[in-house]
Amino acid sequence: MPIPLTETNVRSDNRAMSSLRASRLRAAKAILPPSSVPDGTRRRILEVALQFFANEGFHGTSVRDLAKALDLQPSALYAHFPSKDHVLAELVRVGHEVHASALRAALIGVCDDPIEQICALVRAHALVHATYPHLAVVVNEEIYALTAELAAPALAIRAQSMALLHGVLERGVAMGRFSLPDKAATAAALSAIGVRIPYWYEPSGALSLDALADVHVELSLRMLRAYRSPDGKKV
Amino acid sequence: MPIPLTETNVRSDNRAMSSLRASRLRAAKAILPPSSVPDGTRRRILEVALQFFANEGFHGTSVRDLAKALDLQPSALYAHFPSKDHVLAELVRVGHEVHASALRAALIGVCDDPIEQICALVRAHALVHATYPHLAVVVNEEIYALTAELAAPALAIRAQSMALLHGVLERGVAMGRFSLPDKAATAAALSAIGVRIPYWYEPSGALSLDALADVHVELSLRMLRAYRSPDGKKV
DNA sequence: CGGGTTACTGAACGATCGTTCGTTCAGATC
DNA sequence: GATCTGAACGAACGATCGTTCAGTAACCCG
Repeated sequence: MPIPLTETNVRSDNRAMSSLRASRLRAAKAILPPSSVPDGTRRRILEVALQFFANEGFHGTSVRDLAKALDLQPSALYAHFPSKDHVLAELVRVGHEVHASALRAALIGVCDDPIEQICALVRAHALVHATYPHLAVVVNEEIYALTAELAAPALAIRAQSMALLHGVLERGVAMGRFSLPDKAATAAALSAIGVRIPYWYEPSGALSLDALADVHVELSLRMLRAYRSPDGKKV
Repeated sequence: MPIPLTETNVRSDNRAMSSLRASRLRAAKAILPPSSVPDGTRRRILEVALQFFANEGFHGTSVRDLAKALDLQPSALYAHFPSKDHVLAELVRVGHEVHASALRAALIGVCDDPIEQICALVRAHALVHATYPHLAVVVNEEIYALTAELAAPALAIRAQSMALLHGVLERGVAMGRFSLPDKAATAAALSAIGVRIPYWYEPSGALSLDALADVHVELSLRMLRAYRSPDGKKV
């Protein structure tokens, strides 16, 4: 039913027997944000798991897959994580943390105009999803493979970020700077356009990271009927 | 990193031991479009598989899970499908078919004004995702679990639907009816807001299906700077 | 009434799953 | 130099995976 109406990356290319599975992401190499996890074997495990979980899914990845890619025995992973579940939980937690930090950081250098605040949030939202597409996909798709206990830390962070967005929207509407057809659906729309970035955007393509963020800011302002010069019409 | 900035449905509720897995969808019951598959055991299998694949994922669902829910032996499924893969492939194909049919049907009763055409497409896109959320999720998330061969029929349909959207956008821009910051990103945005519907929308909530579609049409027109009355400003 | 097709059972197959265990070994500490 | 610690190995655990297969009951068509 869906057809996201975006390209899909099924490897129907020249490659071998062609009975390969599709790859979920356009970006090749999975990158974990530099300072989010200290160097060492634990970080290597998380990086490899990020690559696998993003492309094959949590249930589609075996501990032996990870071990082979790490050039380790499967049992060696258990010196660093108590279970496969905990590896995913840590990725999901780190992902939420990185995202929430980006949103908070974007707001601190900004005046208290709701329009400027929305621009900052949308820009950060887009940049994070475009810069760390694997992490974004794992956080958004694979969190459902976690038990409630293991997902809880991430969900707590998520609730805060949601509150941040809704607060700005609320205030913008109250001040008459925004005009939305429906609050919940519009908030979902602002979120959605960022969340889907990993599935189509290629940083090496025509659109630079900055330009992508600019486009998303523009589209968001249009959805809110918000105009940046405080007096009148037109961007 | 992501935080879709929408609610998540992790069952942290009262339930038992609480070490349950999260459920991906807000809607409880999985519905397969009535006329898309004839009645019989084959349809029952697809319906149960739709429920499981949407909530637990393809790799998170075993053939025994399906058999138990169907009150059958695992081996009985192989009288109807040659493999577990083929069950998913059929769901993905049907889903794409339903979506593409909805898009095509939406266009036939409409004049050749790009604005009216975009409204029809966006409305159909939203309605299909809101009406059949399980199918939408399986098509968009689990297609990556298929081999290139099995995904091919669905991908062919997807390419057509993409062409439909891009064609209307292209023509609208050429005629000066649309003004977009970036064609690829805007097309992706139009698609994204529909694709994310299953993750937050509840048909039983405040927003009716029709109202949801109206909101999406409005948001889309804003993103395109398209105004419905052919002469001037304002919706 | 008899022969064939279809849908299903129940048992079993080899493979792979996540995880545990006893052991080894390098490097830090005393 | 003795002791301890942490990381990693290699083998193995029971469980579960997708799938196969012989057998059976029910049905259709002649």
